Amino acid sequence: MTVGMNIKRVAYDAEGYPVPLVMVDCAIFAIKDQALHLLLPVRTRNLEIGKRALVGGRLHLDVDMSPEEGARRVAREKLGIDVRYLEQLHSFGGPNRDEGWTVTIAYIAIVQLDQIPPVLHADLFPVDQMPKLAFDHDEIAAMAVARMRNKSSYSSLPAFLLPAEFTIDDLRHVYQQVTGATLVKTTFRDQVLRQGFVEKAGKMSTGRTYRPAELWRLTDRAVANFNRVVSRAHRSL
Amino acid sequence: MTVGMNIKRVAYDAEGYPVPLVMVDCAIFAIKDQALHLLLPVRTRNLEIGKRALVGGRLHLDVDMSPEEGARRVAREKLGIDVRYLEQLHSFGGPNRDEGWTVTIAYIAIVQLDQIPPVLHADLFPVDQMPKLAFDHDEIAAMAVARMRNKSSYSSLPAFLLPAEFTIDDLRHVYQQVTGATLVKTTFRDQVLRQGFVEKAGKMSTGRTYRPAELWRLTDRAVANFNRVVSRAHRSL
DNA sequence: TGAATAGTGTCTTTAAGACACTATTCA
DNA sequence: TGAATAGTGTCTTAAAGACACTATTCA
Repeated sequence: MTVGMNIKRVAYDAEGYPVPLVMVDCAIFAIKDQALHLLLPVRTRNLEIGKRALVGGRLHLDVDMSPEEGARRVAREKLGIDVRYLEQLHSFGGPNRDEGWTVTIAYIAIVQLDQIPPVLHADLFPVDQMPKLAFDHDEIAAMAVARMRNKSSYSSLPAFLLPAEFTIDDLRHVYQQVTGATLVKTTFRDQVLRQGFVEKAGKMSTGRTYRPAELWRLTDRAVANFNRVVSRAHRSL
Repeated sequence: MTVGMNIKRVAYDAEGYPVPLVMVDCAIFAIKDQALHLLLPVRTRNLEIGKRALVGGRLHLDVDMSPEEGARRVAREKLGIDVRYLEQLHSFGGPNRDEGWTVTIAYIAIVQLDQIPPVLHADLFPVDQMPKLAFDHDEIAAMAVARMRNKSSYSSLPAFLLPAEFTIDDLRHVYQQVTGATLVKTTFRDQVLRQGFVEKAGKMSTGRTYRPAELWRLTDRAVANFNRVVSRAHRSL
């Protein structure tokens, strides 16, 4: 509108009305050192260069057939990662975000540690020791962590942080790491088996000096929510 | 990109790259005749005139400081309604929506029946007897109904469908209407009082010939989720 | 065989559900 | 007082949690 303001880019429709720029941003989660981490690249282009931020980019109308595809493309092009789990988080928008009036469709993604290539300028940060992020990405990251924690208390979501085959106790530990709650061994096992989102992989864990555990994998319907809750969180760690 | 296609409106940024149009759409819920309804106006402008659709409109970058504000403005300007409860649902986008490559940020809104002015061209439809809607609004409406039902099973959301003061049994009936489940009287009462999202209004219900019930109202923290579930749904209606 | 964890069984406690009983209002 | 619904109490059932006991592997 007014000239000379700090608005970097503006866009207009065919009648000359201003329209917002549309971005997609991904909060990419992984488990490292037994703790939930977010993958945060350093910005190298446009605004706020040098700051950490969520991976993001403009929607490319010629190749993106949906915002989801845009989010996957951005993770692939900017970090070389094919995300394993992707879920829309929330859309944010306002006049002073990023490069003027922009809208961001934010996503939560989950990857395995070994899926992350040794990319320049991207590192994992524990979710409770995050640096100050660019733009309003602090707010987006906080909502992503909150969604991750909350949804983990009633869904199979944390299983996507593990390798394809895992033991029940691996799974319990991931739930504990993500939610911060202590989960009772027997109750957790009962719950998980009753919900039926895992099935036996038929193999046993290896490499230890004691009794190996059965390996399990996610069933097809694993993305679905639990009926209820995994196990009552009865004490915070 | 290519000319002559069925794209009605396109927008470009300062460098000439195409950007999507951004809309906000509201799925407005209300209780009428003991059943959950959606308020659906008939389209009178632009595309698909004559069809039912969710209330929606373009973001106005000059007056909307956020998508939420845009959603409230659209409901106010197009239907004369100040929505009581508003929650972001999901964002949809693609090349063949609406007027070309558009993004819609969809919202769920809740209003009281008596808040709805006798607007021309807008009617309430029971959520299980919806007409065919314009564009991809069927999909959006289906997701809105699903969210409403699901969230009602673990939150105080249905209380927003009631007047400010209500009886516990009013509340139980709304939960039943929205979720389709039968809820046990005693269990429901226990749950609601234990959760503490209602407080006594100090008054009694009136106008009946039998024992009046206590009136309750939502507490400040009523928007917050339940710990768990309101009452186990043990049988569908 | 001993170390170490996997997995199960039993008892206790808590919450859900069934159901009936008491309470309150007005005609 | 009787009709009609509000609200409570008691018993049963189901699930969570505590905790110990058995099972399995390898050095």
